[in-house]
Amino acid sequence: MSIKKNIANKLRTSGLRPTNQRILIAKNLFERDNTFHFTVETLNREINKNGNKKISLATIYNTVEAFKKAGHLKKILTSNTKSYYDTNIRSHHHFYDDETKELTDIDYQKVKLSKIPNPPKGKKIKNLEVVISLQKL
Amino acid sequence: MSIKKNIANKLRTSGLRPTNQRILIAKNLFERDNTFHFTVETLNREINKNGNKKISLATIYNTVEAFKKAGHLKKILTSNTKSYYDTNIRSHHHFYDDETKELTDIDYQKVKLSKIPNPPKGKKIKNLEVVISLQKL
DNA sequence: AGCTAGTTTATAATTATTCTAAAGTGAGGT
DNA sequence: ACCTCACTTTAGAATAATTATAAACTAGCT
Ligand SMILES: [Mn+2]
Ligand SMILES: [Mn+2]
Ligand SMILES: [Zn+2]
Ligand SMILES: [Zn+2]
Repeated sequence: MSIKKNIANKLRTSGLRPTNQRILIAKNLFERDNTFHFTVETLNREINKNGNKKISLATIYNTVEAFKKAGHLKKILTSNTKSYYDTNIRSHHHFYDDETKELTDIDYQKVKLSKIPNPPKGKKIKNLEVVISLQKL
Repeated sequence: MSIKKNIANKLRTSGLRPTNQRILIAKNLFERDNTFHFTVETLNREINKNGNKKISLATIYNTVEAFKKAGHLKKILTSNTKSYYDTNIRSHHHFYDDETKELTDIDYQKVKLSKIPNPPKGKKIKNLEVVISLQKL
């Protein structure tokens, strides 16, 4: 099965019509070797880089949100005022370099939590994230 | 020593002139029994609540930033696009309720990390935060 | 091919934050 | 107490990030 067909199916089974725009964005996001951490701004630059705009900014916003709702992207915690997303949707942890504003995944087995608190009553734990902020030595 | 004098000194020793505005904001932030988690919006509402505006929004922004730089406030990690601050400046962890957008402190001893990764070379760890997102049972 | 609900797009609107520059003020010197 | 001046406050403008609007487009069905 071709990559394009594959992506189209992934979209369809998520209730998303495989439009040209969504396929192009999905290719860019999900056909990578490594986890991709991005903002709408960086993704937009990436998608529309060879000078000529191909996909509108509004569609980038719409699509990222649609992919997130479908569970193909995760929103990441930062102390910034713009939203960061992650193609790695497993529960995992990050280094955050405040100078370069870059996020990097931490190998799952490199963090061990030996004790976590009980959630308040009426609530359950949806996700647990560790963010390690870095600074120059 | 009066509370006001006390606050004035705290500001002076941080290199901040104890202006009326800063003292009023500092009182509101630092004379609480419990940790206060807030955004500029909520703080502004709090400060200027009895109808008549007393302090301009720009000053709230300036002061929060000044207090953060002086180490009296901490910026908190969230997945929102507005900045959250914390009067608890010790390294500590949070529950985050995505429905109510509310943060609550987690008792320090309720989280135990038995293993944390080495920082990348040239960097050292500035801070480590655990955020536990909650959802309805 | 024709229909239609879902999608894209340019653009406007909204929200959060920062900037600007004029007016106001705390504090040290007289 | 009065002067002075650097620091601070303020209203409003500017910028940045995101969301809303509504007209044009299109995937997928008949
Ligand atoms: Mn954030
Ligand atoms: Mn913003
Ligand atoms: Zn990641
Ligand atoms: Zn806290």
